[in-house]
Amino acid sequence: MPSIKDVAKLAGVSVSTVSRVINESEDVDERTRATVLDAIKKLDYKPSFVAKGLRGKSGNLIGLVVPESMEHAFTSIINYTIEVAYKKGFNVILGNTHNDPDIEEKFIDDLLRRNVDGILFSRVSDESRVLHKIGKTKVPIVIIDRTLDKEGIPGVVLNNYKAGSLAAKHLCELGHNKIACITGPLNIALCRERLRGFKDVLKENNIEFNDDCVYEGNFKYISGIEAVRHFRANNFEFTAIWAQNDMMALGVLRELLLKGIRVPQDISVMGMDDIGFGQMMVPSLTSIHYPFREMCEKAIDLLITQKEQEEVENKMIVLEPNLVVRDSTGQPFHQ
Amino acid sequence: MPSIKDVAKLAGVSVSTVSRVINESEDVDERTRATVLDAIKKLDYKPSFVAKGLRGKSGNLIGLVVPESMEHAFTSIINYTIEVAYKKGFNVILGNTHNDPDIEEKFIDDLLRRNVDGILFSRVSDESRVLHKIGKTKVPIVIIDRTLDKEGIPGVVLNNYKAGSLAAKHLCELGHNKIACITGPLNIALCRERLRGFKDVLKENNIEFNDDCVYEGNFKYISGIEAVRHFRANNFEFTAIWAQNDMMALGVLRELLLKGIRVPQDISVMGMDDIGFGQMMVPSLTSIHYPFREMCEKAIDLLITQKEQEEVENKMIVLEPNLVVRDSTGQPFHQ
DNA sequence: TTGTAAGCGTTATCAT
DNA sequence: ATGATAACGCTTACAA
Repeated sequence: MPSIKDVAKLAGVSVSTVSRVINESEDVDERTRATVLDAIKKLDYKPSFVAKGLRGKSGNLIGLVVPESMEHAFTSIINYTIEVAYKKGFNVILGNTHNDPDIEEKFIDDLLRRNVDGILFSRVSDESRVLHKIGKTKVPIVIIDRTLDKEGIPGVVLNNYKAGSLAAKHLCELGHNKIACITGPLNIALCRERLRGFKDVLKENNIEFNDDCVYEGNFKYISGIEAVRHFRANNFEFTAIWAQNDMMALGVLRELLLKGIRVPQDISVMGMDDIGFGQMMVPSLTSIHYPFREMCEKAIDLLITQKEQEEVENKMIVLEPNLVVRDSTGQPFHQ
Repeated sequence: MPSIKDVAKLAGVSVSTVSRVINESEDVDERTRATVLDAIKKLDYKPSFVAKGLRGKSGNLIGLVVPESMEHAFTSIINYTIEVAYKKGFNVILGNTHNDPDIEEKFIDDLLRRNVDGILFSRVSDESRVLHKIGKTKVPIVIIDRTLDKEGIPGVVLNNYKAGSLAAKHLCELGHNKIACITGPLNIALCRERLRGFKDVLKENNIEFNDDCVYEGNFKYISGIEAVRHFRANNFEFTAIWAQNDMMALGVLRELLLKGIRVPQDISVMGMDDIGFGQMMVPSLTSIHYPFREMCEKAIDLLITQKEQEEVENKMIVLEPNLVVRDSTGQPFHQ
């Protein structure tokens, strides 16, 4: 790879002049600029991001930290992030913490050691202990998806309370009154929020909903299956069930179908996230749409803003979910 | 972030001594080493990857280039790559070329400008024109998944001919003789290979299989749906169908089920890749297992070997696929 | 308008 | 065993 020196030599100017041309400075003679550009083209010169990053300037690099990457929601976040980042001229270093706080900490260290321009951060759980570490540096951070209210850190999150409410509202409007729910891990704040929204609306509609109606899953497919078995083992009969993500809803769907239970005629099933696979099922899955793309766009914007304005007012952007009705929900049979 | 200078100052030694301690050089007094380690701990000092990278040494960074990232096969590759890379002490910059050769070229440039230790590369199609560019540098490259035989570049690929053969063999053994196939884009070599293997085995079994039995898809879900419609519009009746990836097979499955066609009683459906979702369908999807994790492990090993041994003999590792029988295939009804 | 030189955080060479 | 110093490729005062 040719360096700025090679260009300078070939163009017969100093390196600073080349630097000026690269950085589109005004103070450079048109003819020298032409000569330099010519040399750049001849050598196919591309400035080193490494040197740029070392000098203190931006290295056009951001880090994305996710707690797992096989879960489809995070797959979406990863994809949109690299797409949006690319358009804004940034490369992305991706790290999967596998829900392990130690890996999380080590990976954040890696990012800091790379002098990244910012970090998009989706924490493992409420117990994450890396924020203060980042706080001590100048590196901007934006929390995505998983947050804690009390921390004054910029972020982009979903209105999870609303998500729960929408789910409950939909099922109530269809006429269900025996309703089950599968949550994600309850040490993650957003799961508690979703459940709160869900409960509140059921209460408004005078529908009985106690702890027996709730199964705490882990956001994975298998949780959906286990939940159905759990409820059946406990003789809890329901006509509708909401899972706090689509993966678990898919598990529910399969388990019910294999048991010969019809969806939605016997039981209505709904999920949340609106991952692509939901539409591919038979029946297709009713869900709550999570605007992942918008989240990534806003998050990167927030990152750039922070970088530029030294100190940004602690902004928390809240996105709104919305209901997507498909084939897996319907009126209860006996009504 | 503290620098090596800060450590040197606090420990009362020179930067070179600190460097020696960091790099576990033998030639350093035990007491000074202790002092330095103490200072490092006090300051929570972590060496900058950027400076290391600049100096010419490895920056512990590799690039991963995929042609698309929503396709589940690449999701697997991404996940396994970052996982394996992490374990070996590397960070990964991820780029999605969106099947666009221009983006591909620009992204490779980005990686070279970052002085990466190596590039894992899955090309857009046979037309990719970036290999010579990388070839001119010292940066090791390993091709994954998509290759061209003629190029003497190290890589890890699947035995795609075998994959096609296995699929055909399975359907033949079940007794099918009216068989359809949905391929990926035929300007990608591996699709042609898969088709060749498929055809050869059918021929061995004296099963008629001409161009009317083939539909060229694009690896996406929608292709599966379109293929079914295409075959039905052309009055081509078949009792079994193989799609060259699971996503298209899922499309086939849904379209058939919605039309009231039973799987596998009326038509057997099989895919390839063995993505997780295949097991979640009702019926679960028979597929050809693609050892993605092994591919990523081998690829990273190959990258590291190249980096160390200056010039590696051009090695092409070929992985073997295997059949996974599930519920979506069975004997033809009229037999 | 252009060039010189210092500095970013390392490692490597050469002295001591 | 340790310390100065040059070098990696770039940006940026400061000088000319």
